[in-house]
Amino acid sequence: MAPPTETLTAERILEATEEVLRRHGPAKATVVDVARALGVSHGSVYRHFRTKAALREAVTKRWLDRTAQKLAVIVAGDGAPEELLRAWLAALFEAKRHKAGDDPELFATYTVLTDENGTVVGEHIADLTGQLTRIITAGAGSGTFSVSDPAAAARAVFQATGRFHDPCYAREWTAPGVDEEFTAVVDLLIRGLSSPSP
Amino acid sequence: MAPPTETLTAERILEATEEVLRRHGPAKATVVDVARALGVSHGSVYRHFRTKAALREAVTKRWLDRTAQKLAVIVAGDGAPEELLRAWLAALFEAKRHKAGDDPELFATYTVLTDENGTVVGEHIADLTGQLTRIITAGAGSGTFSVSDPAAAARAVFQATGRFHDPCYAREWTAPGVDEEFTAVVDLLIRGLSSPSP
DNA sequence: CAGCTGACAGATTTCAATATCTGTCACTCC
DNA sequence: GGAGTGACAGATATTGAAATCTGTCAGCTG
Repeated sequence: MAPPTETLTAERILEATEEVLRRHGPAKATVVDVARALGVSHGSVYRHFRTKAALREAVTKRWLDRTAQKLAVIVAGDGAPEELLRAWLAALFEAKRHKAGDDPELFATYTVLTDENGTVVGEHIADLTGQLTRIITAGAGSGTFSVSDPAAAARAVFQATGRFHDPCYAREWTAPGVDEEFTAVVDLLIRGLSSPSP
Repeated sequence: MAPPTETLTAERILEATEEVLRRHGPAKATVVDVARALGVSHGSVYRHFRTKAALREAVTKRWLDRTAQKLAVIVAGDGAPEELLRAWLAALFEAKRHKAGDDPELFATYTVLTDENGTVVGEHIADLTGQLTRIITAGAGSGTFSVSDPAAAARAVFQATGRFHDPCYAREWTAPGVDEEFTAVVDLLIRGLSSPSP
């Protein structure tokens, strides 16, 4: 396995844990397995993570953060707010769909992990709606969107598009016609954001 | 139990099955239990339902149909399309939320049943989006809504409100602020439906 | 001394034997 | 004669004993 000569760092443990999860799945991945993969005793792992739950939580956070970082690039882009919003939602959908379709077992593994780590997921969602808020605020500033509360609008948009990013819908992402459905929902939402206030 | 003098009918079996499911939950409800509750041998149950799966499917269909029937009353109402749509979505949310909050175990039971009966659920969703389509078509006719494809718009509205009727979100229906979230999403969708086509 | 080890207690999981259930069918009994 | 029965084979679920895992900590080691 990995050279035990290197110092044991939290980072290395997280990498080994991802590998063990990939190999054994969420139900059978033990911290003994992680320790074995690193060539150390399991007591050493507990020196860096208080509990198995904390270790799994850290792995979950890493995974979610990677997605959030990719999307942040789009927010920083310099297109029209409407196109930015479209691109952001499409990228979120595409990222999730790709992960789910590419390696269904690994995706199922992370679905289990997110289910048991509500707090981390909550922070991740707050992060994503924060990104959306920035896009919508920009659109409100330029007059493209007419919304009084960009943060509330961002939450509404995020929730309304749940079908295209929430793991509980993963099995429907390969059905024929999802792309049309996605476009229909996004079009409807953007028309709603753009229409002059009642 | 029920008087065994009455003739054994599919209807009576379905009622007994609902009772057994309520008592034992989806995992431990057996057709032997159902037969016992009716005072007959389990062979008799198989005379009316080919398999246990078919029995559970029939129970699921009954349950979903009851909700659909309640909502159909709203579609037949004579308010403004916009208000009809609001009322319909609110009634759907309220019905689901009430069931989930009132008797969480029974709701969990039916969640399991719907998970294993994709076909029946698909038909139920087709039924509901059909109802939505009628409301939206009425709105398109009266000029309240400007949509070119009412059926597609209905599907989009149904999917965009999934957070407020899909069982996978049930645990979030008691969180503070859901009502505001519901209103925000519905308002956004109605603005989208109402805005003049781009 | 700082990081690591490995034995340990209690909790959890596995596994195989045992019990129960599903679905069938030749039969009974109005 | 047609609704209902109950014994049966194969599939599935339950159970409890044995194995493994989690989390701790006194002590080793470099």
